[in-house]
Amino acid sequence: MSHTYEYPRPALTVDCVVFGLDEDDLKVLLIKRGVEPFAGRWALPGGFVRMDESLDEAARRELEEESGIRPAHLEQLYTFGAPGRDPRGRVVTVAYFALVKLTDHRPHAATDAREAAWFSVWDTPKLAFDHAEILGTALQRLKGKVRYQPIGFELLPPKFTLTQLQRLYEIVLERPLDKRNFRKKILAMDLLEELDEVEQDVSHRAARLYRFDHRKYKQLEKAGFNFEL
Amino acid sequence: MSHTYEYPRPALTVDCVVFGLDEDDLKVLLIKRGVEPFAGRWALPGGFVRMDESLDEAARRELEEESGIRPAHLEQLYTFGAPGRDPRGRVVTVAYFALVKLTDHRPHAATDAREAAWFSVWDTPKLAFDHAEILGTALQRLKGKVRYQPIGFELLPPKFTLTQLQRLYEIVLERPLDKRNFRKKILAMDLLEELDEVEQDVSHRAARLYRFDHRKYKQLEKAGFNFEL
DNA sequence: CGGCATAGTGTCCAGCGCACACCCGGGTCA
DNA sequence: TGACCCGGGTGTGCGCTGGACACTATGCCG
Repeated sequence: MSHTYEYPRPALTVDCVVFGLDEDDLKVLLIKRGVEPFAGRWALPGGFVRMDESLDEAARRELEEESGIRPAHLEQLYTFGAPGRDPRGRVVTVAYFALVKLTDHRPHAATDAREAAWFSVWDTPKLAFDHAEILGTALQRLKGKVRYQPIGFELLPPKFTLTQLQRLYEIVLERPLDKRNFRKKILAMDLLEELDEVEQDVSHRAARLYRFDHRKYKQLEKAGFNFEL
Repeated sequence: MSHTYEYPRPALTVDCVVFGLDEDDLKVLLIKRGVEPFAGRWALPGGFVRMDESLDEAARRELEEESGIRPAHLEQLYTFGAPGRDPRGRVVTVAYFALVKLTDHRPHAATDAREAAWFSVWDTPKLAFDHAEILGTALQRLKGKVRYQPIGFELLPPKFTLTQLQRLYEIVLERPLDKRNFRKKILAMDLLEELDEVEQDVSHRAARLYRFDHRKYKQLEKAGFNFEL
């Protein structure tokens, strides 16, 4: 059966859907393609998997090469392999899903020559390949996952106010939440560390800052605790 | 950049984790390998992706070739691509997750020469490659998914009793459920069609048979209804 | 006809989700 | 310096749901 290995092989790539949160908008990172096919179109960052690296490593490497970003949260999303999804030939792509603190990655130019920019996920330009479908899948995953796993914090700066946190959920879930209920619930989980600091430079009463306690979460998780909304 | 396509490529396979339900046990379909590596070991059914077929098609084709099974439910699970997971070289596999009615696929021999058999998921032989890890991932997915999507029915015959249904959930979730609460909840969803039939050939009071109403579920789903345990 | 094995059925209580409105504190500006 | 403007921060009540819990019904068998 080792002759099976002589079969022609699809090319294998990784593509990353990187989400960031900007005030009142969920953003996705896109790269402007310089070459055909789809030269000039925006696309998800990604590239070919090397023979000696794992898929996760490939995703991290490509992302860093194309944007300088090293995401705090990265997970595999789905693998897209329809014949014809790449006009050059058979290319299968393993899509990844990443969350970053936008404050750490201000709209700076890419490290290599390509152009990188953040777009509102609700209003992207026309994307190359099947990347619009991949983005859609990633959005669904984010919406589903944010409610039962505390990954939303990866989108906020380390210190944040409860209002920021609530807005995050409202943006991702696309529906308003009740302030008092939200605060009650999130504080009841006892996963936030209340800091002796308040936000600065606001022209109204300053809100208290909190920090997510990863350690405590891991403990509670082991004890069978379930994060929810 | 089209020279990128000259890069060496990993080989690409699909592997299927096929679950079936047998009285009081959750089973998984395994195939005995005839050739090296891992000759004589049990493994998940699977094989190489062809250049002209989608990943889903590849999974269905391999599964039918190796076991004759055409699963009612098939979905992509996860893609495993650690270098070294296959001793012959770089092989990336897209794992799939399938549910079948075991009654339709009694422990018959495979259609081609290989040996196929059902094993209890809690007690499998040592598996080839990283297939134990894949199976573990599939089990987790099944456990998670069965609670908020009505896929469990794919494991039962078309007509079933409420007790059978309850046992299914108890087996998958690995915990006992209360009979009255279970019946109350599942019937309240109004997704089961109560038939004018009862089970046959039992030496005690016969239980009423039900059928899952796929049509009604799709309607309710569109209307924003959420199945939940 | 008695016994046995499983089918089938209803209530109560506690905890949670959710709707809902007002005072507080700090900064700004006239 | 005081009035106002802006978001920050807080508690209650109700209805529904999840979960604990035990007995009668039915059909077969010996």
